[in-house]
Amino acid sequence: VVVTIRDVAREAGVGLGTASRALAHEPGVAATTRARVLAAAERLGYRRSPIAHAFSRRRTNTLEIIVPRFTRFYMEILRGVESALADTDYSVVIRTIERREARERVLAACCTRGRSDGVLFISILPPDDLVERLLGMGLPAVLIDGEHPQLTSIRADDEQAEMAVVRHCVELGHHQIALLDRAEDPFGPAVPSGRQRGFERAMAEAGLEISDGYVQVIPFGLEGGARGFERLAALPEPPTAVLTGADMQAMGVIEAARRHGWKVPEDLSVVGCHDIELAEHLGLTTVRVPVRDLGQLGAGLLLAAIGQSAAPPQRISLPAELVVRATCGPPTR
Amino acid sequence: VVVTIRDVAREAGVGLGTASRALAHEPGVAATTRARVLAAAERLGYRRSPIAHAFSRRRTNTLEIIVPRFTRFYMEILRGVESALADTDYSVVIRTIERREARERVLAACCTRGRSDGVLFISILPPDDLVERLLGMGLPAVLIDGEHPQLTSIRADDEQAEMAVVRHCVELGHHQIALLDRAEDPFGPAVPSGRQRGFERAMAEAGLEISDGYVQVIPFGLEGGARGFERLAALPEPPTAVLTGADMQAMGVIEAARRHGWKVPEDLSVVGCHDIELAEHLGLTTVRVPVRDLGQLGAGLLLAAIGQSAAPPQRISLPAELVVRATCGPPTR
DNA sequence: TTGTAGGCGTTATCAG
DNA sequence: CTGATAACGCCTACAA
Repeated sequence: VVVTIRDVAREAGVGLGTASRALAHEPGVAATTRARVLAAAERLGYRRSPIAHAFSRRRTNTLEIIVPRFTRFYMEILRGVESALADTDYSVVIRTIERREARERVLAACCTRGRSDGVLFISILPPDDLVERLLGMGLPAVLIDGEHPQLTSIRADDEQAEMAVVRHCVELGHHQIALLDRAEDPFGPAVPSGRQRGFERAMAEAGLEISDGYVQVIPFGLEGGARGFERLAALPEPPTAVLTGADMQAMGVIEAARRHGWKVPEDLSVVGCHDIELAEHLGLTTVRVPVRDLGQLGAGLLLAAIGQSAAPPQRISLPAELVVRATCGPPTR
Repeated sequence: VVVTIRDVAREAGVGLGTASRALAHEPGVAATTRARVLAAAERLGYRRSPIAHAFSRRRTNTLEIIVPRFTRFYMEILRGVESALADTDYSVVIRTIERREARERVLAACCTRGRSDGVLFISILPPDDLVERLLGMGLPAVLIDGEHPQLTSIRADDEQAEMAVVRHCVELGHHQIALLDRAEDPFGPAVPSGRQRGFERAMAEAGLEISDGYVQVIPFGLEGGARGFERLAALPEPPTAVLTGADMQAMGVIEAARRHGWKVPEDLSVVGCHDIELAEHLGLTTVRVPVRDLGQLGAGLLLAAIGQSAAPPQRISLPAELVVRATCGPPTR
């Protein structure tokens, strides 16, 4: 029922090897022979078996991509990945880690030899033993929106960007500035983000102190933002400006603020992060992160690493810039 | 360098077949023997090769999913798919069709035997010859948000939902109602959507006529909505209510309307579709589509179809309901 | 330039 | 219950 390369070879009246070479467009086959093989394949409706191919070549032509969950932010990264892969014959299998319990299992599963030719971790920090195993079996991996000493990582320069944001707020006259950050890796260890470092540095430079409860890590998304706002609003001295780790968080803050009768930006200045499509339409002051480039570059680096045996890990950081729109203004308190 | 099942067998002092059976947790292996094999595998750090496994079993444990592009809507479907797959060991390779030219190529590639065990088309209508090939080689496929006579398809009941929307608008007093629809399959043939049919039926029932230019197909997203609004606004008699094919389109319409100085809902009522997370926060009147269920059910059906040889195609339609919020009101013109 | 003989790691078959 | 042995479909040396 299935047409194999053997059938094609017989039909074309050539040997197995010749058929294989002809079909693979390899050099070293006479033009007429090749034409004969191709014609035979066409006639028989031959299609080579991808698994057999992968099995034999010991290469799957597949990239494994691990993201925390399907959100707008990761979609944009995936688009970048895809554009990098557009002219290759690589496929992507995408895994998400929706539940914390699944983290171990998913991560372990993806690092089996033969599953894929390379792994792309997005906003996921692989534990050290995993990295060890990856390195041990020579499976290339790159980190997007994360960092690991032994893996080439690529991320936005959150630290610089956040410093620019703080400076902007200070120039507007704010003294009470809070940061509602998102977790670097929602399912991993709580490491301080670049945003947090930038925030602290810039606040120190401005001679401002960070009040208790002004730095919090909240979940991605509208809901997280809303909860963050409520915690901030309940403080004895609520901030006059709030920086966030994602545009959707910022929007959640704004929504919740409005529900509580606060006006934005009069009563509260809000800054997002990433500059998703919606941000422009809603006039959100935010940080423009080249999200798509993150994905494209990351995939490109991974592809490159698959070629060589052992490239030294690189650390790439893409500039992010402040985009001033309408959700920030001078404080009125 | 790689530990094969052969090594395990030798280490455990058993035959190849026994080792295979023990590792696969198949019955018919003495408990002590199994323990010995498992221990040997553990000791050697054996991990079975997924490709070799797939090659031998002629089953990849992989589902191929084809979506037009990465957007919020498709992400939500993907989440549903994922939840259906959570307790299986199925992986998902996702393909998008960003460019129209790629359509043919991508679709052809996904329908090779051995690539996957089943295909899930989302908002993509496979051409007849493709369906023929799929059926011919016994590769199960199901359609989400689409319909094909020979494939089991699952979709929201857009027609009923849109009729409810029209009735709602009519009750509010609207006579000039327009529909900015989205394409069923952005890269495929232009078939009239269920929305369009429901729109026409309900308008006829209400004794209203549909003016020239009141039904348009516009791209997904904010930009499409904005352009749609502009075309509608340029009409000699612009509508007082606009129904759309997606929430993001509706938001695009609202943004553009505001830019032109129209107030929503006073000057223009707007209805979205899907009820994405944002819709609630922005007070958008919309149609709630069980998007996640679409994905979950679709994946479940596909999984079921993989078991049997040839199940008859089913046609499932999930109810969608009107959600009244703040972007619809009585007309003031 | 072409044909042939292994080998990739598993599972399946069929005697013992 | 166990152990050889034969596929699975393709690629790749190596020999002709």
